[in-house]
Amino acid sequence: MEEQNKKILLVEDDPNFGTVLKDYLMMNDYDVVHAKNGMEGFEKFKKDDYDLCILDVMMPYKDGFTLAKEIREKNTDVPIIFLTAKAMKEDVLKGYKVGADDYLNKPFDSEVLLMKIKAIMQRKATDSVVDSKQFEFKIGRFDLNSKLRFLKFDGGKPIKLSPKENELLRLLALHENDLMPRELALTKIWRDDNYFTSRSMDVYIAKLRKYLKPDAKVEILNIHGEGFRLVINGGES
Amino acid sequence: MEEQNKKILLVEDDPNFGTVLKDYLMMNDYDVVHAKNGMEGFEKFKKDDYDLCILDVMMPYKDGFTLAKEIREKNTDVPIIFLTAKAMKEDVLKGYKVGADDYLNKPFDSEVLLMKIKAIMQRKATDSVVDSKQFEFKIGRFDLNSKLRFLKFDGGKPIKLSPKENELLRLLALHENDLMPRELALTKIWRDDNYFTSRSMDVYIAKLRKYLKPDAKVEILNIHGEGFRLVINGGES
DNA sequence: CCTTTTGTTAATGTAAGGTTAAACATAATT
DNA sequence: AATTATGTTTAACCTTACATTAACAAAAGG
Repeated sequence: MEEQNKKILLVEDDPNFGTVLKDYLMMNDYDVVHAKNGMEGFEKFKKDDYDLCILDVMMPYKDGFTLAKEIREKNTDVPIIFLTAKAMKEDVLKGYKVGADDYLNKPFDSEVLLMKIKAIMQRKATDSVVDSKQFEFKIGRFDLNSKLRFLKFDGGKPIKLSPKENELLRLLALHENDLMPRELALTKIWRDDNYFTSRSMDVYIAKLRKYLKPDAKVEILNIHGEGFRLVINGGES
Repeated sequence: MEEQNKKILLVEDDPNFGTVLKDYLMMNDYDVVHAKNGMEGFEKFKKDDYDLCILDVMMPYKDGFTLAKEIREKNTDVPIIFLTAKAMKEDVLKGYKVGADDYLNKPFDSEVLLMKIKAIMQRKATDSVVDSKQFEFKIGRFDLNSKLRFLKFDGGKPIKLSPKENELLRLLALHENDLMPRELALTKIWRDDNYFTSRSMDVYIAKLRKYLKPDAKVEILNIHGEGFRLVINGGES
């Protein structure tokens, strides 16, 4: 069974450095798509599925952070590595807030980059249900389409969901009838687990409950101190 | 929901730096155990469960890499961050080979470290769910689901259990028909064995008895001075 | 008996969750 | 550029859930 090479999106405006890096990665059995700026990077990202993004921070038209944010809106899971010439602390922090997996200062050693890539890919490999690519769910009399972000009741007109509403409901659906730990949603969706994100999540739970009200059999239950449970009553025989 | 603080094992031989770092981490709501060298670090590691290890590379008696290898033998999952004074490439590679999650050069910015810790914990949050212990029990005509914390009688509507109720009943169920020593519950659940926790436990025993009343065959018996016994009468012919 | 241990109920204090609205931020439209 | 719409966070306030403690009653066991 010939297993597929991992796909990397490399966004780097310096043509020399970019090409060298691309070749080096390809020599190491990665499929690399090279975009020359943030704009192009985002276009390419939308067109395909990638296992990893390597983004230069300083680029014309669209810098790495802005690009990362756009990428995150479409995909909460792809690992992102930032490349940067200068080691400014603010940048590093900004990067982690956007959900960076790692941060490298140029010039860096290519072997080190390879190691980091390997380590990140390995971590991804062990991730469970949560990163599943399932985007459609039946929730009682509702249909959730998580890719298009809408919820339909009895096949009626779709209700549009905001990104946060959508991801939260999707996480709940992935754990249907089971515990969806608070911490999981906070780290996966809000990327931080503190008092405020926690309160924010409660607000979203309230919104979802309102959406789901039309089907009395569908409930979001709280398990005090643990998390929430999406239950469909009379669901299984 | 500020649940249990994350536990960090910090192994750092420089007493000043180590203490400062420990205090800083504790201020940020981590429980930190500080070991002064590799030997001590491994002892402490064996004695407890940690969510993260931060290891200095250069230490007397046992360096960070050797320690990391030993730790990996016992636990393939704990994230490890290395601290090192000099930025030698070989070291970095060696670290990644041992399964490092990250690598920081001293001096580093403490905020950056915090961000890295958060990022790593987030990644780990995903696969923590996998724990495969026993969480479901049949107790006479009751069903206990210890993960979702509820108790069902004859498949009726579930009664919600509080965390303490739940854990206590689970412990009893694990020792069904056998002695469940007082001391065991107190150390496992209350993490302290004194007059007050003991009284508290009695209160919970009373609550459980009330829950279990519907099935006359199920009883929690006291063994004076020893502990309790969950018995199912006529259970095994 | 009479001291120690256990049983039970109620009162208290704290933490977590629910709900709503206002504030803030950002994108979309004019 | 100004205005509207949309999405998210923060704040405030209220309710519920939990755990501990106190108080008193009842058994157990020397």
